[in-house]
Amino acid sequence: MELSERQRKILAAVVESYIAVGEPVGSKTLCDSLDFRVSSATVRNEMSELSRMGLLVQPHTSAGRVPSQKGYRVYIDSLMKRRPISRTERQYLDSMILPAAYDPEKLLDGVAKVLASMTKYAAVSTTPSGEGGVIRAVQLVQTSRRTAMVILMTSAGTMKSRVFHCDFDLTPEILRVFFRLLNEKLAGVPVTAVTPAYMQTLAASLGDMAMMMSSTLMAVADTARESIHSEVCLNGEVNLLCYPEFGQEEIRRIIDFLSCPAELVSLLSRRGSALQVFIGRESGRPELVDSSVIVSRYAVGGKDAGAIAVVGPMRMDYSKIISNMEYLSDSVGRMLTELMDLE
Amino acid sequence: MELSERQRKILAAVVESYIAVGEPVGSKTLCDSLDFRVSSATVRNEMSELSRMGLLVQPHTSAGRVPSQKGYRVYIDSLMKRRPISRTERQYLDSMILPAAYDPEKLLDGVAKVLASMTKYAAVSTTPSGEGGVIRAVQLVQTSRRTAMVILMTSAGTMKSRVFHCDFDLTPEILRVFFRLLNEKLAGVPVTAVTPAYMQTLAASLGDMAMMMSSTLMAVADTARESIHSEVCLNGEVNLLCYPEFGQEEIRRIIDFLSCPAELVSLLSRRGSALQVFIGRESGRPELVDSSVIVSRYAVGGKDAGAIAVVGPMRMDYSKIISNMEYLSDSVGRMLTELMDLE
DNA sequence: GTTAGCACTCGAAAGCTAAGAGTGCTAATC
DNA sequence: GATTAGCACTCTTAGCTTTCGAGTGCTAAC
Repeated sequence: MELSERQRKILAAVVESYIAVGEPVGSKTLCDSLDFRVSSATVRNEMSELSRMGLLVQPHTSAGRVPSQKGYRVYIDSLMKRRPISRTERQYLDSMILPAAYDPEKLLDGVAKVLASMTKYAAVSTTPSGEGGVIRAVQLVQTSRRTAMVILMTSAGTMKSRVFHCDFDLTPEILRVFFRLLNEKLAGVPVTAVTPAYMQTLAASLGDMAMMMSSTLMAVADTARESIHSEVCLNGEVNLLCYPEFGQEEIRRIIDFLSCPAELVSLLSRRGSALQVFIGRESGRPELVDSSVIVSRYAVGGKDAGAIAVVGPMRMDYSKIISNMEYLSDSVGRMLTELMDLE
Repeated sequence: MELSERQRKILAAVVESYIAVGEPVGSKTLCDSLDFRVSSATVRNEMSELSRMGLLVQPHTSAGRVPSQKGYRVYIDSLMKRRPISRTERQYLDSMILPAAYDPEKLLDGVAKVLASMTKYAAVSTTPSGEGGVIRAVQLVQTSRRTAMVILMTSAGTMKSRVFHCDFDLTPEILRVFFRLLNEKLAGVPVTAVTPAYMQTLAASLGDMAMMMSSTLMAVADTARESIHSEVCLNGEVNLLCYPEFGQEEIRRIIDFLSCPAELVSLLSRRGSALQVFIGRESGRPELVDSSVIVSRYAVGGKDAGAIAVVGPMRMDYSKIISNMEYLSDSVGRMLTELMDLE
């Protein structure tokens, strides 16, 4: 499948016009937006050739052309001009996420928000997963007479906390002992290893402390489990209502899919380059046949940790969104690395 | 405006039929669902009387009747049978919120989720506001070489944390000093008093420590500010798509309103009984003219602290939803009271 | 006071027409 | 041989008319 220079220009023009206007583009209108002069008949011939190659499709016989999934793919891979992010865009993004830079979950939630408001699509982000990390430290703080908070930090840059109850009054002394024991036994252990079973054996090695510490140990096991799972922040689902190409029913299906963290995370975790675009069926999800997904992964402390993504109709402003998302995922990674003192 | 017994029964039947089916109800169909035998003509006469009183309206001349806002109001205030929550419902609700009972924000987020999934409407909840409370304690924990977490607990049952950076290495000794100073100066102070200005004067009183503690003090001020504001959890917006009485545009407007925490909180905070129903214009919000809002407030440690609410079309299954919401808000209040050791 | 009967109203659905945008093909042109 | 003007053809969309039926309000009889 070889494309002549003219065909490339025409394909690019069709895609760009369709992205901008959202309506099938005909030979006549297209003529005007080309930077060389040919008649509409010539354009028509080329367009029907592009149709034969499967890059354009007609919604019906007497309508203009619309890019096919394959057409978008060619456009993104070799036709699209990558437009670097502008100064104003950068400032806007910074101003929106900086205020939340003190907490991983808040930060990623803020990122999903700003991504949704900027793109007018549905946006998703995942908090860093501690999966590959080891426990850096466990902290214990008293929060009331009989409650305390356990905070678990991993080398992957996650930090999870949880409040738990004891059935006896806590004192600084007791907590100090707990603290020492926990860190002795757990520092350096991979988070994934800290299963309830592991805690059982650990408890066994504690002798008479085991009883007293049982609620503490359970809380630690909970935070460890939570450190592995990344949280999913979803935002701007409503934006999808703006696109007439989606029917009400279809929107429901898309949002239902997005609301299911397990499925979503598996889509966002597909190995590939840091930034990936799934057009229509490429995602392999029946709910997304008419949508595109742009995923950009971020790293914390040099290690891949999570992702941000947008989901919208196939006719997205890929060029703008890709550059913005690259900037965002980069910022997030840097902020979290700094926040966790991992640089 | 006096209603005869028969009129009361007819009004109730219209409301219930419309709630169940969603279509204007005519005299003939209504006849069948009444527990006494009269002809459709009689029903018609009564219905036109109810229309004259403003309790029913006709979408157009040749259609059945639909309850007006006033009609719903009469129904809820004096016609509706209050159905107590069933055992299965209670079990379902419990099973959904118990797993998140260890953290106020997670809990209320979970409540909004379960409320949305149970009712099939949009659901909202607010985390407890610390507004009327005083600082119970401030905790400090080291999270890495140069970062620490401050945790602020109030008597209103809120707990907020924040990580902050120092530009020197932290040690247990330093933190101990900070801790002592903070609790000496801040314990018992109303959260609302802890403004940046207050922190300024506090810093002044610290002498040479002021410089070292500046980032700590800022973090404390941040957590105090956050303790006052209650967080809003929104869930199930998409459910509104299921109701044909809402147009796409209207749904957008409703969701936009719900996404604006300030406006929403002011609606949820209207003083009144613990459970309130706003039908249509009663909310005073132009976005909600065709919707009803049910708000149920919960208390922590005996003090009003936050609210849960659902937003849906006027034709809600009020009876079921009200009993479920009363149970939920009660559970939430108890759980938080226990979690915060405030009983 | 209640009911049967009936003319009337009005919206929703179905069918029809005209307009218009866009195509593909053919034949003339460069 | 590529390009273009011209034209017949296709197919959707919008607007209009017609039909159908559910439901009403009124009247007169019970």
